[in-house]
Amino acid sequence: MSAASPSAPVKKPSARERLLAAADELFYAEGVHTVGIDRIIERAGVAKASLYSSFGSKEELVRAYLENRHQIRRKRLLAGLERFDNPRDRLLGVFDVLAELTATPGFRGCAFYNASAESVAEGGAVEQVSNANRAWTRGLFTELARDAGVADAPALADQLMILYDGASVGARMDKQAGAAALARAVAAQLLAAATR
Amino acid sequence: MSAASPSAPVKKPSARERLLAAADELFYAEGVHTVGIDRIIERAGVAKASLYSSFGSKEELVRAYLENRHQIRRKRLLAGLERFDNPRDRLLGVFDVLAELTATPGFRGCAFYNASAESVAEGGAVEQVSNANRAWTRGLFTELARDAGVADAPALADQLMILYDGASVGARMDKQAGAAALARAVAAQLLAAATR
DNA sequence: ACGAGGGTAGACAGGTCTGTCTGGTATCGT
DNA sequence: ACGATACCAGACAGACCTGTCTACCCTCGT
Repeated sequence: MSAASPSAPVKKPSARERLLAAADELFYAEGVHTVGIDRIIERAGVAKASLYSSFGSKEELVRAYLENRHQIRRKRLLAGLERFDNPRDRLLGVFDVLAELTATPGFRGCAFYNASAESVAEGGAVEQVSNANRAWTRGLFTELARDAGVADAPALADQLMILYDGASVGARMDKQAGAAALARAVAAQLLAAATR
Repeated sequence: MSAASPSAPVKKPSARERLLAAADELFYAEGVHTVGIDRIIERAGVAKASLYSSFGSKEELVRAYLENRHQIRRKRLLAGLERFDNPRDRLLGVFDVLAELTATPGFRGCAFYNASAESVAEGGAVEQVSNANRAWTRGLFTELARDAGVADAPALADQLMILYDGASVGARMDKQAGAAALARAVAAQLLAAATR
């Protein structure tokens, strides 16, 4: 055991990490606007001054929250796709991962869209990170489509984006997690048509 | 000029109507949470007391705003569908109307989803009206699918809901109105498969 | 041993929010 | 003519918001 730290990871996370964890839970569960600074520092067990020395402003905390979400989503998606061994299943696997996600107890829709719906600022932090996140997803779909032998991969990716977004909205609004499975079925149909 | 005209509709709209119009513009454009009571009464040219005697609370004003949106959407959709003379075009026409809507300058996504993303309350006014709106849309799709000779109309309606939601989100987030046309094309494909 | 850096606790300022209340004005039916 | 009704203008209370600032504490590395 190398474990320079005395065996157990009792090492308390830094203020920044606790802040980010608290922001993640509260912002996602209740909305960026509704949750105030005070609630976050209380849950994180951190002084207000620490928040402002770490992040500078609430907007920057929101940006960090969304960037963190983006990274987590990226890893989760890529990890979830590894279990599939052929291009077709990998492409459709994106919807399998989404199905798992929408079935999670705390699921409340797409964090980026939610934050965007609350945000006023054009070109602000929320919009920037949201755009990056969407571009990444579209890129993933394009790549997977190409691997699956689709001729016009970007075109299929656009269609899949619609299905992905729609399933996410449906799962949130109708509180019925079947939307992702449904979207997967439609995606399979589109994929078959695009490789015919 | 004096125009004591009883016929001309120069009649100033009631405080309630002006309030509702102002709420509609501001709530939709900037979000339910962001826009305060003061902004609304200022735009409506109405006293604060009138707002509270008409609606009772902000939440009830929000409910009225969403109910109004629902009625307008209903009428617009039904009117837009009248120009088509066969069941298939009528079904796909829903996406044509959506395309027009997403191309409108002030388009900012689905008012119900946006309000829902901001709302904290479970079972509150927002959720109630949103559910009613979605149920109506799903019912419309089901009816149109049945008219078009689809065997399992509810199943197709669920798929179309995903496409509709996805196109709406896509148009908002990517600021590219092509999503609705894309969704229409996919819908046509699904319809063909469902009536084959 | 000691200073620096990171952290805590909480008061405070200045603003905005919802909702209430008072008091004055105009319009309308009878 | 007159009373009811609808409406306007704005002060006010009480809560909550972001962001700043002071003052203290603890823990390392050297």
